[in-house]
Amino acid sequence: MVDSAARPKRRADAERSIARIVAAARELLSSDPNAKTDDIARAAGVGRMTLYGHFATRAELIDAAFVEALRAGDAVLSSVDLGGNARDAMARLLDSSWQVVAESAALLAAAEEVLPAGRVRELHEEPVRRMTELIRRGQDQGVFRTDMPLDWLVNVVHYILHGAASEVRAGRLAPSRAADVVTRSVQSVLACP
Amino acid sequence: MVDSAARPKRRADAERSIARIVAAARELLSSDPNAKTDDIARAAGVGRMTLYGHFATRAELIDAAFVEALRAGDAVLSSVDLGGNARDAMARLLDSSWQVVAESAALLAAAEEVLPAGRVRELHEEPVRRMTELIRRGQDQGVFRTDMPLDWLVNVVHYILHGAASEVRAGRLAPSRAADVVTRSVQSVLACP
DNA sequence: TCTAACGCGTACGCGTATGTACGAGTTATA
DNA sequence: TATAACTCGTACATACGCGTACGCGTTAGA
Repeated sequence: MVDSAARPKRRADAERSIARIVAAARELLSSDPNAKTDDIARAAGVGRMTLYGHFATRAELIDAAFVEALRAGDAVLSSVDLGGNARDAMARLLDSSWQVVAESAALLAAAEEVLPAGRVRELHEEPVRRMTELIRRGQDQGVFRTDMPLDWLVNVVHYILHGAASEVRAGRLAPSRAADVVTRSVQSVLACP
Repeated sequence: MVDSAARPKRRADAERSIARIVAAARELLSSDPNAKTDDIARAAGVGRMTLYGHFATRAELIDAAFVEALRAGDAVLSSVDLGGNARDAMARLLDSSWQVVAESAALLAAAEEVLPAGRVRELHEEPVRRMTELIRRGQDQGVFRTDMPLDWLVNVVHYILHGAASEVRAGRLAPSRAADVVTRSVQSVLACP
């Protein structure tokens, strides 16, 4: 179940079931991090036993859903043009990141609850690396500040992103304004003081 | 159990037990939001049945612990001088807020899980009001920006505060540097662009 | 000193969710 | 078409945690 390439002996219908289960898991866990395996199986249109045939534990299932969400997110973010002025590139990256983060916020919470902390960070490696590199480039260009640790700058961007997602979910921030306030806030934090 | 003044017929030893239970709840829930009532009773040095004698449900206990934490926090924050230049006042307020928030982050998570959302916001009314007023004053003085909703500005401060607390807890940010990066980050977000 | 309030242990009931065992029917694929 | 893989239902074993019932010993406080 770890990787589709790891077990080439799987039948086509099994492959299909797994895909549906993972998709259902992403869907449900993205709105309720406490969604039960039973609900997920039902939503996937398979029996609970079929699910357990492919995922030995709940944690394994969440891991798979999380990996899939990260993969999908990476597909979006890797297509963003990060060239040219770092400030402009950041605006473009945030614009895409915003939706990705908002969509999977609850799923992230579920993953953090059942997966070892190292695993979560390991899977976030790529998006973190992307953001880190961009900020570093901005520092080299002289448009981003250097008076705080680079790690903190990366993280504060994440916290603002997730914060905006929470506000939207709670109905206290209009979705249409979210991208704007996120961009303004982040650019202010990153700009040279 | 709601208020110490509500039932004047309580005996002194009961009063003492309740205080110890609430203190233990604050202590344990502040490091693990999933702490069990059993653990809390044991930590308080009372039997589980004694605990249930004073708090009918787990939610009621968490509410009491949360109220107590807010009360303690308010005692600290209300002593901060918010006069003069808003920018300087914000620095002072953040300096005190930082520890208060870090201490009770997990307890807040526990409260958000079992208490109705309205209750959590209701109890946060005072600290939110304090921060809101200060930012508004800064806007009037012309030192804080006005190009984003006031609510968002208040919330982004909270998210940065809680973010820093998470980083410290995870060992990725030195506690000694936390206050500094929080202040720098918040001031940058609030400053006129 | 008397009594209601309190402390507290044991045992129980209950709901929920995870994961297992068995077994029979169905379907992909060599 | 043979067979191994897959689906999936029922039933079961467990574990956990909340909250209750009962009951007896202790203590505060009028």
